[in-house]
Amino acid sequence: NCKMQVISFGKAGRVDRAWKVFRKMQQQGWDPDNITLTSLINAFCKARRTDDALKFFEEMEGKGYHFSAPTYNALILGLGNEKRLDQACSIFESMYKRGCIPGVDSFNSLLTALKQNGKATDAVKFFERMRKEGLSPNLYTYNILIEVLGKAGFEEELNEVRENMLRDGYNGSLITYNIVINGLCKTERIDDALNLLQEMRLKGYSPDCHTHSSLIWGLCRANRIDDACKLFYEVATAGEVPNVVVYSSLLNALSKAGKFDEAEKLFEQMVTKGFTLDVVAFNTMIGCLGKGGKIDKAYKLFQVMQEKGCEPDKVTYTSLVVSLNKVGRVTEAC
RNA sequence: GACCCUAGUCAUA
Repeated sequence: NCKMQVISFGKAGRVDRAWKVFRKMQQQGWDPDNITLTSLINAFCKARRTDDALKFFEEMEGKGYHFSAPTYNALILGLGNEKRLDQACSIFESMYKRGCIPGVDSFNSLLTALKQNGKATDAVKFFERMRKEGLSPNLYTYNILIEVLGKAGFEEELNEVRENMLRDGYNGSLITYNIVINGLCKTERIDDALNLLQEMRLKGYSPDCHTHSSLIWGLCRANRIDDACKLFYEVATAGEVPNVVVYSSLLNALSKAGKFDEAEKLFEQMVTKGFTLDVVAFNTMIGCLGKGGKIDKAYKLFQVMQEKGCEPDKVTYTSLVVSLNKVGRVTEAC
């Protein structure tokens, strides 16, 4: 029925469709429940349309609806994602006054917002505060903290958090490994990351696409392009199916290393295998072609992506303009 | 049936 449609359109990122269905349903005198409303609010937030979400939230609150934690969490995350940390904090603090006392999930949402804005110190403060409020951090909490502290290079705090985590009985998960591996890759410690890859295997975890794309990125950054290719083919032959992100990571690595022909071959392979290419995959290949001097081919791919229903974004245009300028075709760029 | 944790692309990256 209509409610299911709102939820599934929302989940699929088709916010406008969800919104239309919702309005129609409302006009027919339907009284939506919290779950439907939150699905919509969440869909707006995920589409980086948090202002629409807030407007809708306030409108519904004015009509007497009162919301529960998931609604606030969605808003906190949306605001954090749009770098509107102050507002994210305000919403969080307002929960107390609105009679919805933040639980672990809401603290986790706020910690995620802090993490996305690199606020490691504040994250630690809120972590302490949640304990003071009688809440027990869960694995999500620890994973978020590990990421933000790792990226900020807060080594002592990291160790403290790790101890807390173990004391609370959490040994980490595949996602924990992925977070740490990615952090090591991003901070130029690829060998430590590769050691962790071995360790996680020994512990019985199966590295997944997140693990592999992080490592390929790290190897590329360390100028170890051959190792990146090796890793890619190893996992492919080990029966693990690389997804479009893993392919794009290697594509990017090849492009950065100036291996343009191999990059084109890999891209062809992606097409042949029937992957649904997303905007990042197209952007990577367009950038690669431009870098390799094949401007016309890059432009052609720009047209192909649109034919395939993939909307170019800011990065697409910047790449094309930069490539055109490099060969002096400034007018075309305009 | 709604909410909380991880990966890839541009402007000498």
